[in-house]
Amino acid sequence: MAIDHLDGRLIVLLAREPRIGVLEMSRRLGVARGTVQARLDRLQSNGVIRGFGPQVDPAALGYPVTAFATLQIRQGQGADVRAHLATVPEVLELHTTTGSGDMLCRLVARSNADLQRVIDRVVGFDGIVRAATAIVMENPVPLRIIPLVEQAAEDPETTT
Amino acid sequence: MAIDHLDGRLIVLLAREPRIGVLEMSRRLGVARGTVQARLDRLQSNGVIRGFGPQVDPAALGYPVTAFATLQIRQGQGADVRAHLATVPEVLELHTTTGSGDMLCRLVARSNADLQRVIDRVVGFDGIVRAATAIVMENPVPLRIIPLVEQAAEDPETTT
DNA sequence: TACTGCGCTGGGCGGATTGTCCAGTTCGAG
DNA sequence: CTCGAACTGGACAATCCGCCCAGCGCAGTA
Repeated sequence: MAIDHLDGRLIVLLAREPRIGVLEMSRRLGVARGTVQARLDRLQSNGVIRGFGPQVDPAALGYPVTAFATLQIRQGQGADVRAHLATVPEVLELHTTTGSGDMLCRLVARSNADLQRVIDRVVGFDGIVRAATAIVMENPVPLRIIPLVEQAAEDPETTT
Repeated sequence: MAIDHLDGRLIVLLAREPRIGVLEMSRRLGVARGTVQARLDRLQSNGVIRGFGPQVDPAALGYPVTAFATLQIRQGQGADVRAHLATVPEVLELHTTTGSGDMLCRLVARSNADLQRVIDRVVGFDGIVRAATAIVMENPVPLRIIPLVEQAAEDPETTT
């Protein structure tokens, strides 16, 4: 699953101009179209590229408030809590973690006031002992992957 | 920026089968192709759909370890810290937050041992007073948006 | 050294889709 | 009632896609 330099350039190019098409990519990268197609297929079957789903902005949907909640779970209730949180649309992602909490989840809400409703719904479940919420004020580095791809493309480090 | 039911179905459809194409979408949704194109254009210029960039899996790139770090920043050093963290490829996102810490960032690493290197690089900067790291063990709810889109499409709540 | 597998090149093919028009119709707002 | 916005159904040329092929260079191996 190592990524070579061409793979890296390909992913970066795709990230910058998603609508670009295989043919144009082959022109920009200076390789044959078949090569680009083969690389793309490989990257996708590798799982390096999971897909090209639309990136939806919650803020534009009317949910401009983002928060992270650290949850403490009652012993043995983990599975139930997971199932519960999966039913809440405002829970955008959920992780189980080491450290001070047991779970960390990303929430969105229509407003700070609405966040209260969301949190009530999240913690309104037996298995959750305590929740600590941090509201996001600014997002200096939005979710990104390009720098990592570039680094992975440089290093010959065999991986996985 | 309100989303109606057709918009919602369109986004959900796109999310499930990104390679589907406008024409096939119009067939599935039972509307004219022009309508789908117009809706898509509107959603994109609205900012609801930010784009269709490739979704890259850090694990497949050789970075299977994810962690969240809560950082405490020395007063007035915020901007410097932001700039510093932006230069670290393993920092996938960064937020400034309310609550116990000042910033929250998502990190990836090649291994638990490698995570030490990443954290050292992250906190090896004057402005950072303290860092608390939580390693992700499981990810029961991967980053998702569909449930929220469906809810936004149902509710007539005017937004933004 | 010769062999073999692999990836890339450059080309070609038909089918399908895209972007872009258009006129006609419906529907809600003023 | 009239207007504008949105949707429909259709059309067009241009482009691209998925797929196929033969040939070539390079690596590792026998």
